[in-house]
Amino acid sequence: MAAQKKHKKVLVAMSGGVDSSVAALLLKKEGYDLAGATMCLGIAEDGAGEAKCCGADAVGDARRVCDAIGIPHYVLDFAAAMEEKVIGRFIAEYRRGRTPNPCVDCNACLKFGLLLDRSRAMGFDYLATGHYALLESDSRGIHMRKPADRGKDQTYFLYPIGRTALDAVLFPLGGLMKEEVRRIAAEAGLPVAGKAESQDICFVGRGNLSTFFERHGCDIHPGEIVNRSGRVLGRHRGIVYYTIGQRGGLGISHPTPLYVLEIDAAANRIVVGNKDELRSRGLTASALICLQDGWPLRAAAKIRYRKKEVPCRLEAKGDKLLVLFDEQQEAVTPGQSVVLYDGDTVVGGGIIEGAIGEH
RNA sequence: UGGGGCGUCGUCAAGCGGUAAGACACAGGAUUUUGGUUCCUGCAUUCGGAGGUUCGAAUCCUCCCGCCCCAG
Repeated sequence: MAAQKKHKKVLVAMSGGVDSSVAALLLKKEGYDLAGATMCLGIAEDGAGEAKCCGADAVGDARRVCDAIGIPHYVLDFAAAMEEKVIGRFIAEYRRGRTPNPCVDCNACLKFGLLLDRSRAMGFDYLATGHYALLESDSRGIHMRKPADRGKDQTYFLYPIGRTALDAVLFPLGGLMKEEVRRIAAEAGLPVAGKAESQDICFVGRGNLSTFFERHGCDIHPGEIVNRSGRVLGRHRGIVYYTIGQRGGLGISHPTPLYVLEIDAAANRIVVGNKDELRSRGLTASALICLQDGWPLRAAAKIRYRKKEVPCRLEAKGDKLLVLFDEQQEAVTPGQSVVLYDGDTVVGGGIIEGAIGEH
């Protein structure tokens, strides 16, 4: 086995964080012919941005780790793609009154899109990342499964890899717990062992969305906040600052807490109501990506990260998929992903277009 | 300027002589590769103002200020 691996060339996507660093370390120990690559996304910008996960800092840290492990390190300039595929879409979606998930787009277009293509072009057999997910194969092919550390499960963001790319991807951390990863990093004396978890949208940077939208020349207009009856309850700062199911930030005092029910981009209005009005029977999804032979009749649907999946029925409808929950769910949000599971296995996913059977 | 009612945290609102509930909002924190949800914590030494009665008042009395309603 080890002898086989020696011949395999693997490129590890390195963000400069603990996870991808340990992923590299483990692969190196296993004997792969390894190299590290960091995507330069051109978002260091001025001092205002201060990107955490993909800035100059990241490149430096990744390089230090590669040096420590003793593997080559490449820096690939994906700034243009980042701007077009991820940031551009992020802004466009928000202006439509939807809530995009840039991490999904980044995985689809950059990490497992461009970067994977590039790695193949450079002669690598595999692309590895520090994501927490498992890949297992049986007679029917390769399946993506939830990782050992359920608390760090990142399969929600990984479904867009697509079925055909699965055999070219490695997730060395899938069987480990986060604490083990940190311990491994510390024991190996990696320079990034104590680094904090990444969070926030990497390209928005520190601080607020407002400065991000300003920098990108978006004209944001304040407007009315109304209830289902059309009564004006308050004003919003601009549609882009809200998402469905959101409670805070409305500034409206009311006998009960109010949640965002709808975002009407055309009317520049936000509709709010009580929590129970947030429920839907199902949703329609597009931009479907199936990791199996086809959509099963039943599955478990996860409609937002960190929300537990719920039993549902599936109905294919042309290039769309109907997901019908056994029990009504709150805050179905257009633009977010719905990911479908069969037990621990990821069946596939898509982008939510709208809710079905709203109140 | 006849009569009646009301003024407690940003908003709504308990309290009715015993030493300021609660809700919403807001702020901070926890959690987290999407600024959603959820959870935790904080948030009126003070009750429109000034006097008075009382051991003690937001609660009783007086006057003033400000709103609202009904009359003429």
